[in-house]
This record gives sequence, structure tokens and C-alpha cells, in this order.
Amino acid sequence: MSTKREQPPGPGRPRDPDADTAILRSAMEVLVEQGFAGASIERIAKRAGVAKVTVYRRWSSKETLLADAIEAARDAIPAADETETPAEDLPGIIDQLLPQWSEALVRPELRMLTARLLGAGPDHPRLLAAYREHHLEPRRERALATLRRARDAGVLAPDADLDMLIDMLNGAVVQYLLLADDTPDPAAARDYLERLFRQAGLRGPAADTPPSAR
Amino acid sequence: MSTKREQPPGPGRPRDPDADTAILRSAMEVLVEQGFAGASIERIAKRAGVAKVTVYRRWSSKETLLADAIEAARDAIPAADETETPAEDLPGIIDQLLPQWSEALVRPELRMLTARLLGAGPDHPRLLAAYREHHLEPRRERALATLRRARDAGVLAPDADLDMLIDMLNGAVVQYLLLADDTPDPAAARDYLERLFRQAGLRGPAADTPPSAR
Amino acid sequence: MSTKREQPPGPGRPRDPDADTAILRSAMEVLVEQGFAGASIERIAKRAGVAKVTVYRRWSSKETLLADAIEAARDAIPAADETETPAEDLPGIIDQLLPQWSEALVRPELRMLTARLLGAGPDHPRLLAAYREHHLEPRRERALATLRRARDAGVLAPDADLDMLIDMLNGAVVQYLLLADDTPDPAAARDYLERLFRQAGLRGPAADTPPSAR
Amino acid sequence: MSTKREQPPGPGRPRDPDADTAILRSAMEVLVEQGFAGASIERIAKRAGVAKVTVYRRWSSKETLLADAIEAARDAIPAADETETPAEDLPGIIDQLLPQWSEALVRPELRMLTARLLGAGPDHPRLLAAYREHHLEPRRERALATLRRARDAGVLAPDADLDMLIDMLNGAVVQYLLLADDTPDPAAARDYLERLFRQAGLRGPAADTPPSAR
DNA sequence: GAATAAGCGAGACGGTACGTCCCGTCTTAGC
DNA sequence: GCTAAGACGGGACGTACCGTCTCGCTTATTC
Repeated sequence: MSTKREQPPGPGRPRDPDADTAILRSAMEVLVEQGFAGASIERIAKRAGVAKVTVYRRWSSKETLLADAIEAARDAIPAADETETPAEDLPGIIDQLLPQWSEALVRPELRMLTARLLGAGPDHPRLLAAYREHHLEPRRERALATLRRARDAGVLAPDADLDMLIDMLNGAVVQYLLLADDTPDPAAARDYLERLFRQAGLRGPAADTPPSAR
Repeated sequence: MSTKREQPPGPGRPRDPDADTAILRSAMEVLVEQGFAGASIERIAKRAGVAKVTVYRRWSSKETLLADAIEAARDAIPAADETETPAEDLPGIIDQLLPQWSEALVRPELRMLTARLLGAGPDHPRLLAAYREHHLEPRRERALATLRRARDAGVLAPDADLDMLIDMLNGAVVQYLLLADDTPDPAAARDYLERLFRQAGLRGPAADTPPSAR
Repeated sequence: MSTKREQPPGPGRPRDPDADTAILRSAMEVLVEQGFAGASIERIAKRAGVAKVTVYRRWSSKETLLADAIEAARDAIPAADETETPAEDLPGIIDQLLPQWSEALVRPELRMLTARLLGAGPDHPRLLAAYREHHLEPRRERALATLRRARDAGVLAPDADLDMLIDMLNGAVVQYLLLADDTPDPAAARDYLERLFRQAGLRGPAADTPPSAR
Repeated sequence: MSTKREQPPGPGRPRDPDADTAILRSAMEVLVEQGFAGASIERIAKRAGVAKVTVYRRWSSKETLLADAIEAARDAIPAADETETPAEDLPGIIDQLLPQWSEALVRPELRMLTARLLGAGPDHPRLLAAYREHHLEPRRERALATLRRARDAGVLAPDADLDMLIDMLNGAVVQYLLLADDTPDPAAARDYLERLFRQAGLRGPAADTPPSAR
């Protein structure tokens, strides 16, 4: 799973595990702040308080280092929300969905990370793959579970294409966040997401086809 | 509009106008191929067959040069498609919408350009702004016109939030192309877009809420 | 004579002559202060306020750089002292000889330089050769001229081996300066040199063989 | 006298006394061959066939190690030559003096050692002090004794400043060996020393002031 | 038709990072 | 305690490329 190999316990002084974590965290910070081009080994090492050679001993290239850093920086996503109180009504569903997308818009470092890694795709597909695997996929799984329960509760049409729906929701958020000049404030993010959910078809069954609209 | 100033015709040897176009085209090529970090003035100048100082005399920074290059590389978008044959039926609308989004997926240089510029956003907002103004906005205008006609024809719900709908369509396409490992083939792109249109609500008026389905 | 080649005036920006002098002076300072091992190109360049590559462009190795620096740092030795007022008496001769050796003892940077270069001899004969040629030889020539006039004036025995005498005078001074823990003060240096001159045979003809001493 | 402490016999495996001598000899060899800068603990340990940590356990720094190595490498100088057959004549005296200075010129490792340690003086006075104490002083004592007997025998003037005379003799030899490009051959060394002794005033009593020369 | 001013190629400049090497020190395992 | 085998921070190495600058030469317009 990780690109890091476990070192055999052979003779000699063992590697300092603190150095690993310091390097990975430093790498992530520099990547978020300065981008891939600015994430030189030299800078990463200096910020981690570590000699360059200590980095080179562990990772043979900037790309593998950053891929590991991305993996190590993955949030603890609540695996699946079976435990959540089931919500049959629309507001309950939306309250569950909102924070899942909102944080990507509102937390600046997440916004930066997303922009950097999606932008790095063409040149560094391994970084993008690591991001997809360790950050995007878990979030998608969780969102999928929520939407599935929404569909079962009748809040979404029974024939809704949930995968595509997630693409659309994700996509709208991503392009919003990529095109924004700076981090949107939480209220604006909430407004945008509510408009988004409505247009995506997340409407109460009754509200969907009000008799007066017919 | 352009950041380029016209030079007064004063005395001395006039600037070679061919150099401008060669530099702009070279800049765009390098940007697409190597990304912003790889788009050094040195490389651009070498590819254009021009001395570095010739570039610096015309543009004060890499950012303004690339912004001009992005502007110069804008496609000729048919401004508004009043001329198009009005289409009341769903297949006709889809046939009009499909190519508008398909090309971003299918033409590799467009895909690269999109990825690079969205990724460059945090560091170089002026480039992103130029891209938005000269590439994204015209496309959005055209799409908006098409969707408006679709709504008028009853193919979309009368209360559809067209701006948000475009965000969703664009967004799905963008994240598809950003996450793809390489350029999708046209058939796959078409399949994806058709699923997308369907889930977005582009359905025939009768098929949308068949009385028998209720 | 110098190991530096004159550059052809070909195209391109010419080399900055100020950089040459700054590098040479910086190199000399670092050599005197830190010794050969401490005289890294990096340090020399930093102190000279110059990029490393600017040094490498001019000198291919530390040794050739330092050899040039040694040459450039040679003092302007009054070539030959024909112009000096001829002195037939002993005190006059001594007053002429004293400063010639005293400065090597009393000026700390000369003392350091001598120690460093004589010590570097086994490893870096080119540096020693440069020092010999540009610093030691001119001083020896001047001393030889003075001693020759002293012999002609009868202050030295007519059959004195002047070359060997200079070796002895130089040698005593050199080993004094090399073995001293730090720079001797001028009075001690003067006392030492006067004892040295007396034992070397620089005595007035009459004082040499006082009748009472027999 | 030595900077080495005797270790208490406490528990655990006792230190290998062979390691001490191997390290000291290795240190001396490396110092003579490579100079102070090249005499890294790493190299010394490797040549001694010993782990680096074994060296560090015994000596706290490179300087103290080398100082001990210098002390250990002192030649067995015949303390005072009371046993020598008294010699009233000039050739006898010279035959006694000659080898005392000749060996420093002719034995390459002595020449190297002298150059290295005199050169190291400014940076590492403790090494120089060790060399002075254990190598130079015993030789000076022996030379002084010989010269005293020469003066008593009338081969030197009764008022000769013997300390200064030794400085001159030593000094001439030192600067000869420091400036030479490589080890002089014994015949040249002998010629030089004979010229030196003559100019230093080591002449037979009759030859010194022949009545006819006056 | 010369003077003049700008264009142009070439290359030096300071700066930053590269990836490697060696040093002195520290830390483990195994004897 | 010893050897062996590393890892660690530090520093220098010599190279490469970048954006900037400054030179000599060329070229077209203006006087």
C-alpha cells in the first residue's frame, strides 16, 4: 500500500522514526504552501530539521516522498456512517451531506491541496493517484452511503445514477474551489451547496411536485 | 484587453512582429507540455528561435507573457448560436450540447491546458483569470444559450437553475478529465456525457414524469 | 607568470574585473584566517559577494585560485635599494636590516601567511612556489643587496657567504615565528633581531676583536 | 606528561592495550602522509584496523589523539653525550654535529613531520607544543651540550651566544627543508651543512683569525 | 547618406537546488 | 569492552538552470 519499505532490523543504528514523521509532515506543508515546484528536498529537509541525506536515505525521489506524505496526511474519515441516526427527511440528509463538501471549500489547506494535486496530474500521475486513493475515494464512499440512504428514504428518485450524481456534486464543488480567487466564507459556501443540492434533485417528495406547480 | 502595449513607431529598428507570434505560440506549447514550472523564459525563447532578451523586452514577467499567450490561443467560439436551428426535441438538444463538452475531454491539449491552469490558480491567479475570461466564459455563454432554449422547449424543468446546472455539467467534466490517467477515447467520453445529461435532468418532458410511473 | 589567462574579447557580456579582485582578496583573507583546508570555494565566494559559478568560471581548482591570490597579494617591495644612503657604519646597516625582518614577525597576517604556506608545502607545492617567487625572493634580493654593501663597507668579513648568511637570518626568524605561540610584540622582536645580528657577525670591525678580550 | 589517563580496572572487558599502540602508530602515519586535515579519525581507525568508536572511547578529540601520537613517536635521543669522546679539534666537532641536523633533512618522514607541525601551529598550538617538547627540545639540549664543548675547546668564540647560534643553525635547516621541493640527497645535505657551519663561525682557532690575514 | 536608436545573439552575473561525499558523533546488535 | 554497521546533522563539492544584466554587432528610420 505504501511505497515505503520496512527496513530489515540488520546491524547498525536504526533509523529514527521521528525523522520519518517530521519529513512527511514538512513535505506536506511545503507542498501545500509552495506547490510541487517549490517543494525542493532542500526546503523540506530544512523545515523538518533534518539533513538532506536523511531524506535521500529514505526516498529516492521527490515524487515517492510526496506520495507517501499524501498518504500519511489522509484524514481519519469515519469509515461508513451506519451509526448515524437514519434520517428520512430532507433537512436531515442535507445536514449530513453539507459538511462533507463544505470542508473542501472552507478549509484553505484542503482547497490548496486539491488544486495542487489536480493540477499536478499531467506531470505526476503518482501523486494524483495517491491523492485519489487516500483522500478522494474514502470521501466518495461515505458520500455514496449517505446518498443511498437518501434514495431509499425517497428523497432521491429511485432510478438516480448515484455515481454520476456524486461526480456532479464533487465536480461543481471542485470547479468552484479551483476557480475562486480565494477561500469562500462559510455562509457563501453553504448557499452555494444548498443551491447545488436543490438543482441536483435533492428535494422532498412533496416539494418536488407541488400541486400548484402543475 | 491585452497586457501588450503598442510600441510607438519612433526611430530605431522596429521590432520584428514575427517574433511576437512565435513567442506566444512557443509559450503556449511549452506551457501545455511542461507546465508552468517548466515554462521558463529560456525554454520559450529557445523554442521560438529568439534570444532571451527579446522576450524580456516585450514582456516584463513570465506571468504577463503567459497571460497574453493564453489570450492569443483562445479558440474562435461561435459567439452565440442564434443561427443554430432551434431544436425542440431532446436528441437535437443533446446533439448540440455534446460537442461543446466533449472537446475538452477528447482534445489532449485542451485537457492539459485545463489541468495546468486550474492547478496554477493558487499561485498565479492572473493566468487563471485570463483562462477564465478568454476560454471558459465564452463557452459558458454558449452553453447557457443552448440550455435556455432547452428549458423554453420544455426539455428542462421551468424552474431549473441554469447557472448551477452548468456548474454541475462543467464540474463533472472537469473532474473527469483531471482525474483520468490519460485522454479518454471519444466513445467513452460520449457515454459519460450521455449519462451525465440524463442524471442532470435533460429528459424528454413526457419521460420526465410519466403519469404511469407515479 | 600568472596562471590566469587573458580572455579573448569575443561576444557576450565581458567578465567583471571587479569580481576578479574581490575573489582574489577574499581568497587571501580566508587562506590567512582559516588555512588551506578552510579555504573552500564556497566560503571564498560568499565573502567576495560572488556566486560560486563566477569563481569556477575563472579558476578550475582551488590551488590555481590560491596561487593567483598569493601572487596578487605580493607587497610592493622596493626593488633594489641603490637609492638608499650608503651606510658605512654598523648602526646604519642594522637600521636598514631590522625592518626587513621585523615585519614578518610583527605583522600578524604575514606571520600567519608564512606559517600556512610553509606548512602547505608538502601537499601543495604550487602554492609554496608562488609564495617563494612572489614574496620570499624579492625580499631576499633586497636583503642580499644590503648585506653586500655591508660587506663592502667592512662591517662583514670579506669572505662572508652572503647567501648562507641570509639563510641563517631568515631561518632564525622563520623558526622563531613558527614556534611562537602568538605574535611577538615589537620590542621583543627587536631584541631578538639585535642578538641575531650580533651572533651572525654583524659587528663593527673594531668591536669585533677588542684588544682587551684577547 | 601524557594526556592519556590510566583506566581504572573496574568491571567489564578490559581495554585492549594493543589497540592503543596501533591507533597511535596509525595516527602518526596518517598525519605524516596526509597532513592534519587528512588525518580524520575515520581514516586513522580504518588503518589501525579498529572501530571508530574505539578511538573515541580513548581520546576525546583529534587534537589530543595526535598530541599523544606525537609524544609516542619521539625518537630515543641519547640524553646527553657525556659519553662521547671529547674532541678538541674542528673535524671532530663537526662530525658530531652533522648527523644531528642532517637527519631532519634526509629522513623524509622527519621532514614531512616538521613541515606539517610547524604549519599546524597557528590552528593547533597543542600539537606544536607536543612536537616542541618531545622532539625539538631534546635535540636542542643535545646540540647545546655539543656546542658548549666546542666553545670550551676554542672552536667557537668564547662570547658566542649559543642559544642564538642554535636558532640560526636550526632555522637555516628548517627553511631549507621547508622550501625544498623534495627530500635532498645526503651529499647535498652534507655540503649545505658544512657551508652553514663555516659561516656560523665553526672554524678552527687558528684559521679563524690568522695573523697574516690581518 | 550619415547619425541614431533600437533590435539582436552571446554570455557573465547572483541565486537556488541538485545529488553525492566525507566527517565526527551516536546508537544498535552480536561476540 | 570490543567490532561491525549504520544513521544522524553539518558542510562542501561541482553542475545546472533561472531571470537579469551588459556587451558588440546589425538594421531600419530619421534628419
